[in-house]
Amino acid sequence: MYDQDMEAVERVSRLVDALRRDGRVEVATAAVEFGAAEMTIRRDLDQLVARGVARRVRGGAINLLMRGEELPFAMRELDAVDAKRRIARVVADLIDDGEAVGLDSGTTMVAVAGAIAAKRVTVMPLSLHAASALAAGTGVQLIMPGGACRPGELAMVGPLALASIAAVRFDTVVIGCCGVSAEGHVLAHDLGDAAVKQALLASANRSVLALDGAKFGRGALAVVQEVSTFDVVVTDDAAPENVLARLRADGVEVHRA
Amino acid sequence: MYDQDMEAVERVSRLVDALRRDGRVEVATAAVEFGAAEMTIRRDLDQLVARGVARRVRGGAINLLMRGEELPFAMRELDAVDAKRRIARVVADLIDDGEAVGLDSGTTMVAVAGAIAAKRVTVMPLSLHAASALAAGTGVQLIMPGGACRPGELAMVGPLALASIAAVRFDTVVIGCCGVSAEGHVLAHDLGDAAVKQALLASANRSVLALDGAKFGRGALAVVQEVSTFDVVVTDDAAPENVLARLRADGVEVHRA
DNA sequence: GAAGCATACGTCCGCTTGAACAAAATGCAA
DNA sequence: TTGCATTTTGTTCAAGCGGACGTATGCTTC
Repeated sequence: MYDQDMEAVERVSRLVDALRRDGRVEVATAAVEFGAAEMTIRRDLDQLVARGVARRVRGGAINLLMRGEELPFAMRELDAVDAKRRIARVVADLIDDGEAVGLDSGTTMVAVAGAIAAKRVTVMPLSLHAASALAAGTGVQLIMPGGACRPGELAMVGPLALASIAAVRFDTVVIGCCGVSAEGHVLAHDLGDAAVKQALLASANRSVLALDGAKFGRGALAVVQEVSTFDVVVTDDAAPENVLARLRADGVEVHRA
Repeated sequence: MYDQDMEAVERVSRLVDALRRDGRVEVATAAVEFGAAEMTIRRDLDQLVARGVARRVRGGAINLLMRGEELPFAMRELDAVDAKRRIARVVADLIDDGEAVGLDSGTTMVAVAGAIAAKRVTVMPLSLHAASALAAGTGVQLIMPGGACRPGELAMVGPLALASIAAVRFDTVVIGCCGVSAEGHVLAHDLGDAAVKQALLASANRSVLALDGAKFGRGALAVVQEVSTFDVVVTDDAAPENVLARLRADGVEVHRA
């Protein structure tokens, strides 16, 4: 029923943090710090290697992701789990029964999918992960867009995806992102992904941006749109107050979960 | 890692058989027959209720599915597991690296998806279940069709699905079915599903029909096509020999897994 | 040679099962 | 209808089992 132990998830998550912070971890150090056996740390590192996040070296492991590169989905999934769940809860409450919803890709959107699976709505999710979460709901009418599937992310991109989105109108679209620049640009790591987000926004009556507070000020490659053009922004306590104040001044409805 | 115990699966499967055969099961009888505690049978029946297969009554449970109605996906998945795996293996061996493959929906196709996930191919699966299995493969280029998603089955149907399929050409399509009539009609339970299968066949250079032998002679609502028009049929030892002989005479390549 | 690593095995923990018991539902009689 | 006997059900707890972790030992690499 379960993939992993709770503590195992916690250890792996902290190893990833250390890798991203210092570029490397040592087996002995981590073992002492986590209060676990060295053998256990080695087994954890094997997982990271299998997921392509780290390369094993004698005595530890080094980061394989270059600066700014996106973590694999399976890793981000373990990050800020609680914040995502709270944000998802708030987003779900914004959506009425009977609405047609467009749902972006990303781990936050999977959380949202889980939260709205209990409602009676029509949803087009942009990722297979979100689709799986929605499929559990009995009242959900699930519509899939076509498209090429980005590995790992399992997000639809490409012309087929854009055409599928253009063929429908959404009452609400919920968008996630990799970061929001200081200038207020909503950013994505992938150009194809950014195009899909823009298509979603173009087909939407109401647009919701959902992101945990740590993403404010974080950089990424592709510009999606100005954050101030969204109707609603849902974030958490980690978001900088001055940014939110400016958004409110621009007429954006801001929620903190 | 695992959803359930082996014996638990076996028990539930036998309960479903009994339900379909007699329309009802008794807790006490089943407990004696299976050599399990009554309490365990009750817990098993809870699962069937949760999946909508049975309704609980005092002392047992009664069948909720009308005659001929298709079992829910989650139940069929537990059926003929071994045969499906062997059939999937043979189908996978028919497919060369680099091919573009169209993959139908159904539990047998999920098995096929698992078998070809290790290859380097481009695949468009018609169900989310198969998509999940394929996503695990690193060498697979995954293309999703759009469409409405049949609940439980998670199979794409409708105009969007037909359009997505029409937009591509497959080297090989692998088709599953609910049954093959005595007259040689390939049958499906759902009209939308049958239309999708026909669209797949229309976009294919080579067509493969994969079905376990128990499906020969089994009825269903919708006609897809004559079985003799397929290029290849993959089945198992349970298939009646005379039917296969006639197929061979019609020029169909027949494999028994 | 020393440090790190992989394998083997013992231990611990959580899940499933079965048994015992209390609660609820049904049948029967008045 | 009420009261009682009986069957079924849900709950709780102990036993069994499998997976994860830690330790020990031999092997590899520097």
